[in-house]
Amino acid sequence: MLKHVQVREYVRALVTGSAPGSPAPSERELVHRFGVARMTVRQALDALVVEGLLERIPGRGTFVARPRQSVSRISGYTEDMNRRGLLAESQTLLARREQAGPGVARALNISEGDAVIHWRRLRRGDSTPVCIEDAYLNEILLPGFLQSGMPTSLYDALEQRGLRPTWAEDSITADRPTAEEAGLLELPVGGVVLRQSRRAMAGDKTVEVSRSVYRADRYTMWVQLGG
Amino acid sequence: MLKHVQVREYVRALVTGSAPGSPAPSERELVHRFGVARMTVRQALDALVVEGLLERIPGRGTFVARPRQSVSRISGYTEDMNRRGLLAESQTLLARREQAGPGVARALNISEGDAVIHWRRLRRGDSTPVCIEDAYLNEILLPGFLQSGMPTSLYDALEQRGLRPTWAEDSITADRPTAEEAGLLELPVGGVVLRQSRRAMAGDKTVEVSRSVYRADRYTMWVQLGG
DNA sequence: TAGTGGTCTAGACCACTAT
DNA sequence: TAGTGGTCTAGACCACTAG
Repeated sequence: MLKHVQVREYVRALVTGSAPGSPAPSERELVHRFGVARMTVRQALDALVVEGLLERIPGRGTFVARPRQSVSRISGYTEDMNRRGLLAESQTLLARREQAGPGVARALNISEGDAVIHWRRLRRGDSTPVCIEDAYLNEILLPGFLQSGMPTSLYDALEQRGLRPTWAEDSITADRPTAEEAGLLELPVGGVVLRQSRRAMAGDKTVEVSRSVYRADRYTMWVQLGG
Repeated sequence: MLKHVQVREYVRALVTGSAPGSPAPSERELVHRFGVARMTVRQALDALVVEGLLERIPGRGTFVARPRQSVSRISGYTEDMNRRGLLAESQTLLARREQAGPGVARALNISEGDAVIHWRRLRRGDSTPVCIEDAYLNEILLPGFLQSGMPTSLYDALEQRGLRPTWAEDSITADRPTAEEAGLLELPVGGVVLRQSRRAMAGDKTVEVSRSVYRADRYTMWVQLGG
């Protein structure tokens, strides 16, 4: 294993979970611990600084950075609702193995007919219906997912498998609901909805494709662009 | 001046404008040209790689990266439409100096009553109405803007003044149009719209606050999240 | 004054690419 | 084979911070 990787992962393990502002080992301390040159230690720490895990303060030391609430974290419904101070609840309407149709196959970058997990949920915020979400997951990447008991937060479950999305593209439009959607969302007559399609990737693997329909009177999407 | 900064800026000047894939000077060539150590050159190039300006290919060399069509570029309507292959046209409905109301003042981070430029446009794509946009600009940052003749692209005009937005937050929701909006957008009865509110910053200066209303049947918003 | 990160040197060997 | 970037060494001096 490369030395700078060893040092980097040692430090990462040491500081993950530490409170922001906690000191990381000093460069010279790591030099002695690993018996490497200081440039090697700096290479390791540089990577963690670029990641946003650490920050350096000249003359003081290296510290755990406060997580920059940045674009780089892709949120799912649960996290989104919690950030709004609402309780996220979900009711599974459907969760089964299916064969990918042409659209889902193309979006997931797999072949038509390959196995996908189709998960349809009615999602509530503080007990009132907010959203219907149809998620399609690449089953190859998630063996045993359906059998393992469905989690509340898909993104938490993906994170535990090392597949938390780091990149996503959404397309968003306004529409009127279908009769079924209006029923599930308990929409008043004349209500409108926000439709969101998402393709989410973890590294170079497409893990999720989803279509969500939100009650527009209960949900405003918030998007941050740029650094 | 720090040596690695000298090298970095030399290389930046050399490659900006070069086609993606063009070779940058090799590390050893820069070592000779500047009479510095290779680690110093690597420090300079590392910064440009992190910026996304260069990419390294082991065994081959360092090259101008293809600009990662990234989140970091904030687009306005004109650029957005052009990317869709549509001709962006605008009709100014209103362009005048106003006193900031409480909401606009807070969003622009100025005081109530301060001068703002209010610019209202009907925006077309391939000659059909797509959007009504109300933009409010901080007049302090844009002296003489109203007198200089209104441009087609606000973001181009801001760029020429060194104020192109690098960060923005949008909130997006679905709604039914008002009677005035339906008229301007030539919306059929029962049509729905997408409402977008934007706050855009260039560095630490808030330059634009806008509200846009899009015909949902002619416009789907596309958003890219994460790296 | 002791410790920290920031910068810098002058080499070295490696795996890989292109000719 | 010559050139490239990737990794690594064993030092050095600086400005800054803290006790």
